[in-house]
Amino acid sequence: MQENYVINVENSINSGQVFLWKKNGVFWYGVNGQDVLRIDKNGIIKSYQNLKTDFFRKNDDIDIIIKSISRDKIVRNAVKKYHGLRILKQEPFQCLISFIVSSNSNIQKIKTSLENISRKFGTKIEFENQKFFLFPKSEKLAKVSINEIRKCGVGYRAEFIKEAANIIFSKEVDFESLKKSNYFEVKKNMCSIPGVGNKVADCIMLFSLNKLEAFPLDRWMIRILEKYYFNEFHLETKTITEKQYNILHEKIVNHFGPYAGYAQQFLFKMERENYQKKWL
DNA sequence: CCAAGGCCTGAATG
DNA sequence: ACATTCAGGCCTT
Repeated sequence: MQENYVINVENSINSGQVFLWKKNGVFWYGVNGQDVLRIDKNGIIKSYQNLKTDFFRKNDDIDIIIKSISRDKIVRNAVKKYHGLRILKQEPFQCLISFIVSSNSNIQKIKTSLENISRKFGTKIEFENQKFFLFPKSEKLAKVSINEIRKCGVGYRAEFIKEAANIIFSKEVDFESLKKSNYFEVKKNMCSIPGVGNKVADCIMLFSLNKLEAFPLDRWMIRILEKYYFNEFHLETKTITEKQYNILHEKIVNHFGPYAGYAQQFLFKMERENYQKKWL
């Protein structure tokens, strides 16, 4: 019973959700918006800003969630093997920029780009005798030139980043109100931001806006579905159009239930580890 | 509505 | 060495 409340910090951080994290001794340190978190092996958090943050979503009833998503053998095995893997609750703006940067890229490069962005535009702080750069505020990224952003190695995504920052700073899209909105409403808003399509939107919604039915469908997840769920969701086409993405998402929620996003995280972790993909 | 092609960049592949 | 391909998509045509 109590077993389920264990958090596997290592697995949770190394599952493609966050990028600005590094391990130093027994602690993990990571930038989360205007805050830096220090985490021990039990998931106990110390915050630079002294903020209380439910980074590991301890408020979710993980017992119920695990039961809910365990609808087939594949998920049950992944849940067992990666016991303690959690969805992380990130600061939304950093999450947004992170996943705009992630598109058509890979973890190593995403990490480098985001580090560059933080170093160049973020505030330098010291926490436990270590130096960190906070993630820049939307206001800052909205004001700097596209060329300066481009120098961080983000390529054509530079203009998306600036425009996205603008939209957030102006509150044309407002994260706080979106946290209360339903999946489809949030999806519509997120996809209105340049550089944000269905997949990126689902990442932001799952990892920072509490939309646990969001199920990001990237190349890996498509492969996973083709490999293990051929009968449940037969995928015919190579390219996933908007319409097909939505149809597939509906089938997915029918199969995995309202916490489908958790199932996605376990499946993703499982398959990436099988292929020995590197994380942070 | 769908399919195809282009796009920054750097690590991996040939 | 050097050229191509490919990588956790999105946007335009």
